Amino acid sequence: MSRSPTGLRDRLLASALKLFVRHGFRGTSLADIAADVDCSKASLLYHFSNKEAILAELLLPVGKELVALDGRLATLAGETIPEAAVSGVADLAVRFRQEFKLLFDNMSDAAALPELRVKGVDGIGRRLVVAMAGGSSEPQDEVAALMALGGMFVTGAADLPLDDETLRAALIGTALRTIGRARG
Amino acid sequence: MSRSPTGLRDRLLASALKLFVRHGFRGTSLADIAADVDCSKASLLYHFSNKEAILAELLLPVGKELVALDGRLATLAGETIPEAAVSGVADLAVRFRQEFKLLFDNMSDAAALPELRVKGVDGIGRRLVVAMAGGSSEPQDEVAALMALGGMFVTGAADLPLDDETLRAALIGTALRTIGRARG
Amino acid sequence: MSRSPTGLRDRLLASALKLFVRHGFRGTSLADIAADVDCSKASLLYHFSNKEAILAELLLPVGKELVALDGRLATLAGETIPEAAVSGVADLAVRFRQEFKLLFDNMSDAAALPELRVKGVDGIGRRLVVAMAGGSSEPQDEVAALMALGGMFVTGAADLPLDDETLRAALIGTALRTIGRARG
Amino acid sequence: MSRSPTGLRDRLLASALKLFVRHGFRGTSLADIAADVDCSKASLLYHFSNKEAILAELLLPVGKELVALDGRLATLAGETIPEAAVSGVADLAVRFRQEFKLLFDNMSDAAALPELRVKGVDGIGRRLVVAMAGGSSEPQDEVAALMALGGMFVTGAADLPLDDETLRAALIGTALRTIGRARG
DNA sequence: ACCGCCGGGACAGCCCGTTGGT
DNA sequence: ACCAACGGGCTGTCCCGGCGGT
Repeated sequence: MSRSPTGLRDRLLASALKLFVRHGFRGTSLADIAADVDCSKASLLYHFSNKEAILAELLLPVGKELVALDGRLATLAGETIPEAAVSGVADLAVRFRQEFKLLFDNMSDAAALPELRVKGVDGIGRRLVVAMAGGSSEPQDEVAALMALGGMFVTGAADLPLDDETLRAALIGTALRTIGRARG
Repeated sequence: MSRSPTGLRDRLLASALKLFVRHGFRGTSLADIAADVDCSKASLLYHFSNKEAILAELLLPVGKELVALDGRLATLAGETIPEAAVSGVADLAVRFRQEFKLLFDNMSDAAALPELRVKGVDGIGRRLVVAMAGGSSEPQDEVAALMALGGMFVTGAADLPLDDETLRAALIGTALRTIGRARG
Repeated sequence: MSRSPTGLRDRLLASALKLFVRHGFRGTSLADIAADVDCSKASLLYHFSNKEAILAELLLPVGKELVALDGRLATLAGETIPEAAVSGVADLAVRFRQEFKLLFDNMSDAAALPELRVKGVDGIGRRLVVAMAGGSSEPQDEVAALMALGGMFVTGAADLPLDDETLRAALIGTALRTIGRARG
Repeated sequence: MSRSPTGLRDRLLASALKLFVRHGFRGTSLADIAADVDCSKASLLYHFSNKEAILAELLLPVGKELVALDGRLATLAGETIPEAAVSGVADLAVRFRQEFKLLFDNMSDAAALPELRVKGVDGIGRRLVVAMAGGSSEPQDEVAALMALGGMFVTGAADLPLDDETLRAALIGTALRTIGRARG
């Protein structure tokens, strides 16, 4: 993918993810990352023009998937939307556990990234809540939708010792119950 | 309570809460706070020996309540624990919306506060999850409990335009559904 | 004037002027200045928010005088303008020798200062040339005016070992000869 | 001359001259130059071992001519020296307009170049002033000579929209007037 | 002849906290 | 109770240059 001959770039990315998750974006300095992969700060900045660029590169994949999900939901019929939203988010929460934690712990910094703004990430959170609420604007329904979404976020980010399938199933089952659409 | 003749101390606290919530603990400098209340940085540090001391003072009330809740749950009979945990957390989430957001957005910084460590805050999150899961260690139940807890946290922190009673009721109703204990 | 209790601010200004003149604005680091007055870089930045702010403060007096001269020239009758322009510039070149050198050696940096842009410094050089050329747009006259102006600038900046009166007289006499308006 | 097969070397020189004149020597980075000619910084440093080496190569031609002029003046009879000096400098000012600007705006950096020190450039400025002053050490004469020299420098560097002949004539005529040796 | 990658060393600016004085 | 002034330390970024490969 983004392999450099020495692999330094990828190692930097991995280290940054680890440290950002552990100490937060603000709490991690470029020197920390450089020290962790044992290279100079200058080398780091050769591969990433900015500190923000690192965060952006780490978050871009999730951002893309979120946008894709948002787009898919817009094409669906009303009745099927909440279930689709739940399973879509659950899927991402499972596949991008670390990125979810990163995103969650550094919302404000992430929101300021121009690279992510470009994509249509802006109102996605709000739209996902609406989707899960089935279009209802009743307080109970909105709260339920927000709790389902937030719950999946938090649980995905919690880094539980569960395999993907188990977590995914539990996430979906619980979220559907939360929004009052439990199966069968 | 902590009233000073000029009320500066309280204004500093209010401003700090506002700015910490808006830009994060790390993202807010002492100078920012001092400028916001239009006093000198030195005056700020006259009232609070540390930057951390401000955060601690802001978080102390919630911490106390959390510990109290934790203690109460320990005295209850098995069957009634989940409901009690849910309503207890919901109550706090409603009363301390801003503090919840503050706590949530600055977990790592808050966790490092010695003032909070003193209290038995340590394993509270874990114990709350166990309480809501009704003691079960099945993946589905733990996930459900975590989602209920996380959902309430996030929703409380979301600063929804709902009055206390409505929010509290919606939180409790939804959380009980989430952990499969919906009434009637 | 801008005296601080310890006089540090003024000493910083003096040191900056000295070092800027000696090594240029770019060639002088904040650390250099701080070391020269034996204080910390942080203390320096307490008094001047920017490196540019130092340059601006150093250049502001000359800028003001230049603007004032420009304004005065605009009110004069055509015939007397060249002489007035010459003696006005000569006067400034004598009084602000160091500042002239500073300005001259760091034109591009000085031109970028927003603090100076505010004043109407923009087209002053051009207008002074026009004034000295007596309004003529003949190549010879414009070249002569530019040479007179540039010559006074350079000579003022050269830090010759001459007392103010001698220098001023020589400057004016020569410049008038340069633009073909020698007395008597 | 210094043609490389691809001509890269010459393009680098041209770009460096342009950028140095525009943003100054210090204000132009090797990366800027490399980007401007669309090649890598490493390639740049293949052709010029140093950043200083670029400046030196740019200034060498003028330096040589200045030395040559200096040498010629030393062989002349007293009376004819001032006129010869004036016309010599005017000639260079016209032919090397950009280089004069470069030299003028980056005096201190240029003065530090060992490549130029080798030639006898050292006291040239001083000797030219003496030459134009006709050997007199009267303040008025020295000031006049310095103004003539400085004026020609500045005017040459000003990049006026005049053809070589016109500029040269105007420069010489004015400078002679400045030093009180107007013809006829 | 040309370039990818990398490091050592600055540099400007910020931030927390102290000290002495009122 | 309040503040002007100051310092130590660190952060993000830049910049010059060199090494190894092609």
